[in-house]
Formats: sequence, C-alpha cells, structure tokens
Amino acid sequence: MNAEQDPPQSSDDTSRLPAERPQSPARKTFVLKRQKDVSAPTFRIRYADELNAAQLAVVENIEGPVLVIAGAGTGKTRTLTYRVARMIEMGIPPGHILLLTFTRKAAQEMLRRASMLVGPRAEQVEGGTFHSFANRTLRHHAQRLGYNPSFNILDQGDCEDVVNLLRTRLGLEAKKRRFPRKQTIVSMISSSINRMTPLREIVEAEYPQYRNEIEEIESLARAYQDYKRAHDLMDYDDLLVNMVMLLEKHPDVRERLADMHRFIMVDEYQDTNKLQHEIVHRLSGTRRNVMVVGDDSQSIYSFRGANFRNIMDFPEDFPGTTVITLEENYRSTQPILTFTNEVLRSAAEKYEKHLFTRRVGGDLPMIVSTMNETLQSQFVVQRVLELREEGVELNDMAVLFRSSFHSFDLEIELNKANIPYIKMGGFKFIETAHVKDLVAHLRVLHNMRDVVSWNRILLLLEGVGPRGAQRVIDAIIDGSITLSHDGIERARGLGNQAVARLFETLGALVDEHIPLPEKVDLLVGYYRPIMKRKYDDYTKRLKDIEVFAEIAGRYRSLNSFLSDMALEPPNESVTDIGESGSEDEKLVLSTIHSAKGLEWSSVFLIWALDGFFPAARSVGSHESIEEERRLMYVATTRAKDRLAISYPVNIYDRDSGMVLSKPSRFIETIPEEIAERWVVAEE
DNA sequence: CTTTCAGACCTTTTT
DNA sequence: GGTCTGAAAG
Repeated sequence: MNAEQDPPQSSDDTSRLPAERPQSPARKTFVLKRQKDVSAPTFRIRYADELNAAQLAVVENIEGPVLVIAGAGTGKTRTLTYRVARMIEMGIPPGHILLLTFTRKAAQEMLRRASMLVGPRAEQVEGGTFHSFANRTLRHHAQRLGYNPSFNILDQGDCEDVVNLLRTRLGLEAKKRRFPRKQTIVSMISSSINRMTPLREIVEAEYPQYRNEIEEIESLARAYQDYKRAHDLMDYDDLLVNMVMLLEKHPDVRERLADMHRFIMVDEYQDTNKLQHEIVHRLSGTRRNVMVVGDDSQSIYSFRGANFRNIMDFPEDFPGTTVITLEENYRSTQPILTFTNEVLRSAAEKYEKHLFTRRVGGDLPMIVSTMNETLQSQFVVQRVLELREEGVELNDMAVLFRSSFHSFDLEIELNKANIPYIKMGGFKFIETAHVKDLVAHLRVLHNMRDVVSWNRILLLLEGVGPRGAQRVIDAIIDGSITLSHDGIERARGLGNQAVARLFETLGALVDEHIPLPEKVDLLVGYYRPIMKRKYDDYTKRLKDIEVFAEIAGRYRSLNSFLSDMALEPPNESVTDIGESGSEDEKLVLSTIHSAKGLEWSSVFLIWALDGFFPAARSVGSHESIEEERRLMYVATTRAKDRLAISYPVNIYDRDSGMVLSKPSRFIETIPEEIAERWVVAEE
C-alpha cells in the first residue's frame, strides 16, 4: 500500500483536506500543494535506499490510521525518524506533527536525527510524553476546567502526603482493623483512574484483604480528589484525566487542538493505558492521521494501568487501519535472537511475528549459575574486565536486573575493582528528602495555594508540628498571610522565629525578575542550616544540593523547571548524578524497565532466580507471570553480540521464608543447543 | 503541641 | 536496612 497513489478514504473524508477549511492563506497553500504532489522528485532523501520494504511502507503511509508492529531491534527509531523527515519534505508544517514517546529523551533523539536529514525545522515538531504534552496543553486551557494555570504537579510522594493528611483528618488511622497504608491507597486510586474502573472493583479484585474497608477507602479517595482540586494541584493521573476532560467537554478546544496536531505518532503504544488511548482517539478526530508503533511482546507497564489490549484492538478502534509489521532485526546475532524467541514462545497472546536477522554466527548466550551472590558479582566484574581487554567499551556493556536493589552487591564489587558505572532506574535524586525540600520552597513561589509544599516546608521548622503548620496554611489560604510586606509582618506576629525567617526569605524571592539560579542560591543559603540540624549525613547531602543548584541553573523559568522536575526528572540514581562528565566511559547498571529501547553489545542479566525474577509476588496471577515473561524478553533483546544470564543459588528469601535455588522459570527449559550452561564455584 | 523513641512492617517496575 | 506508626516524654 502506498500513500502516494491513493491514500485510503481521501475522497470521502474531506475534513482532512485543508482546502475545505478556511485558514491563514500561507498555511493553506503550503499543505495543499504538497499533498497532491507527493511523489514529485522533490525528495532529497532516497528513502527506498535507506529503508527496507516494510519500513518504507511506514514512511509512505502518512494519512489514515497505521499500526506498526515493530519487533525488538527492527529499526523502529530509524523508521520514525525518516517518517518525520518525509512529512516535512512533503511540506507538512512541523508544528502540525505530534510525536508522543515514552520519554522526552526518545523524542529529542528522533527529532535531532530528523533534523540531520531535513534541517532544523524538524526540531519544531511537538514531541514528548503524554504527561508533558498534557501539561503544556492544560497550562493553556486550565481555566476551562476551573484550574489556575499555575497548578503544581504532585509526584507520588506528595500524593502519599496528602492521603496521609486526609486520613488523619477523617480519623481513619490504622486503629482498629487494618487500614491500608498510604502507599497502598495511592496505588489503588491510581489503578482505578488509569484503568477507568471503579475503585470498588479494583479493591475487590486486587486488594481483597481490604474488602471490609471499601467505604472508608472510597470516602478517602473522594476527599483526596476534592483536596487537589481545591488547591490547584494535579497528580500524574490528573494530567491525563483532565486532558481527556478538556477534549470531551470543550469541543471548540478539541477542534483547535486537532487542527494544531494533524498528524499524530505514538511510540511504545503497547505501554499506553486507556486514558492515553482516549487522548489519541479524541485528538485525531475525523482526520484519523494516527500512526502508532509498538510491540505487544514488550508490554511491561501494566502496573501503571498500561493495557496491551490498546495495541491488539487498535484496528477495531480505527477501522481501515493499515497494519505493517517490521520483522528484520538489525540488532542481535542469530543465537541471541533464537534465545529471545524461545523466551517468548509460550507467551499466551501476541501478534505473530517472525523476527529474522542477517547477523549469523556469534556466541551462544550463557546461563551461569553461581554458588552465591558474591560470586555472581565477581563473575560479572571479571567478564566485564575481560571484555574491556578485548576492546569492548564500558559504555557498550550493561548489567540489567528486575528490581533496583538487585544491584547492591554488584555495586560493592564494582567499586572494589574500580570500574566506573552509572545506575539507571530505582530511587531518584529528585526523590531524596533534601532535594524535595528545596523543590517545595520553589513550588510555593510558583503557586501560593500549593498546600502540600507549604506543609512540607513548615514542618521543617523548629517548634512547628502538624497543628502549627495547619494554622499557618489556613492563614495563607484565607489570604491573611501573603508574601507581600504586611503579610510577612503578620507572619512575624505568630511568635515563631523560624516561621518569620521563612516568610522573609520567600518574600525576598517572590520577585519575578530575580533569575532562577539566583533564587536557588539564596534558598540554599536559607536551607543549609535547616538541613544541618535535621540530617546527620549533612555533608553528603550538601553535594546533592550543589548538583541541584547546577541543574536549576540551566533553566530560565521557574514554571518549566518545576514541570521538568515533576515530569522528566533525571533518571540516574542519587550517587551518579553529581559525577556526570567526570568520566565518559561507564558501565551501565539498569532496571529492565529503564533499559527499554536501549541496546548494548554485551548484556548481563543478573538474579534470574525464581522468586526474584519472576518476582515472588508476581507468581500468583497468570497475567503478571505473562508480564514478567515479556520483561525477560525485553531484557534479553537488548543484547547485540553477547548475552549472559546469571543466578545465584541457595539464597534465603525473607519474604517466603524459603531457600531459593531454582533458576528463573523462563530460562530453565531452554534447550542446551540454544544456550550454554556454566557453573561458577569457589576455587 | 512537638519531639523523640521504640517496635512493627515490608520492599518491583515509573510518569 | 529502611520507613512508618503509635505512645510517652518534653
């Protein structure tokens, strides 16, 4: 099928043709001319030479719904890049293209590569995550939904704080029976929202132990929603919910947005949830120029409400969909590909794909059993050093694991061996208490009504507890304390030295003409003594604060800084972030989730031990086991040339109280001719 | 009211 | 090994 000849439905769907719709003249002629003349020899890029047949089909199908099933390593990024380039060459204004990706980095990378093909115009394509797109859009249209445009965004920790506060207020402490902890409550609510399923059903299906508490949980959830709305706060889910609301309840806005984003591309579609699907569906409107790419076999975010039904059902949601499958793998050698296919062989439901590669030859994957945890780490260290000797750069090797803490022991051994590494995923810099404290100060400057942040920064003060904080917050909300001169006087009148100093500091910073870096410096000066009093590892944390100031220094506006910190925080974990730039060559340690979309020459997968991977708590249900299997697939498909999977035996697991010694069920049955088995024992 | 302290609890994955 | 909660001391 070929967009140049006769795009399907172009005759009956007139709304797509700009000529029918009065517009600014310049824009109109621009688009019209190109659409009728697509195959004219104005393309400077010779797409057919650069892409294989399936990839070319993706690039040439610009109009109408397109579903691309892209197996691992099949050149998805390349294809998307060329598609963007092609659209721009066709004369589609870059601003009309919306590229939704899983991380902002992925979008930036694609646009950077596209701009190398067709020039800097490509950078004007609107790209980013669903959340960041929703954020930008909602800042423009907040009033329509009754929000202040300077709403602040709550991360998960903030949400938990709110729930905690409201729970106390409603008198729902874990007094009598067992009431779920705040974390659990937040994830219940989030599940309910992202799956568009009533809370009651979520609790009954997934948290049956709290069945008797449903009434209370529901009322807490309601209080939570009201609270956020009353104070111009949105959590991650609200960004999506409100985006859907905006599109649903305000047709004029929907029209305008659909007009602005005529061509929509969504990457990693297998990891979108129902809300995100709604956004795509409504935004594409009658034009239906939607292309989604994904691999159902790599769907690994169901805990976040992602539903791979989205990708399975796409052709039904968008009748007339062109389905294109990318099957040539350019990444891995045949032995690795054979191995990954074997991992996937018994998956329950999937689009059939037959990945093949021309990279014949290469080592068989290794499955390595070690006596204990330390030997596993030492095995990795030794192999890394050997490969390094053979000329493989550290950058081109990665160690992957199911859960963040699985790398702890390895990190010790890496330090001993002086191997520099960077760790992705797990606990983040931005989530450390002292960094959150600083951010909270900036957030109240951005939005005085951010009571969550007020609460946080007031509780830092000596002599202020929950009660005192609430008194001050009440005064802020009713307007008797402000950051103006007499507002500060009033704060001083409260009789607490520390509170007075807080307001003096903030009062001096509220001036919008002060550049952000300067604000942060002043704030750090204010915060340092507080930190010294509160944390005994003060000097270690001080380093983070310096890094924080440095990051803030790159931003001009408080708004964009806060949005980025909430939506796209640095993914490196705490220890690494300060060292960036000190050494270029580093071994990558990463959770499998954070390794999505990446590739390395050599990949180690550690802790492939039943109970760790699959995780013990996933063993219960069929669906979660299937997801773990896909996770194994994602992990193993990251490898280009070498793959080693290891597991220690005889590990005592506190959770189950058992000694675990079985290799992961996903690799246990792999035949001898597909993977070599090794044992590492003490000499 | 706030702070401190001791015991209970449980740990995926991320926007 | 860390966070979270509740009770007692300041």
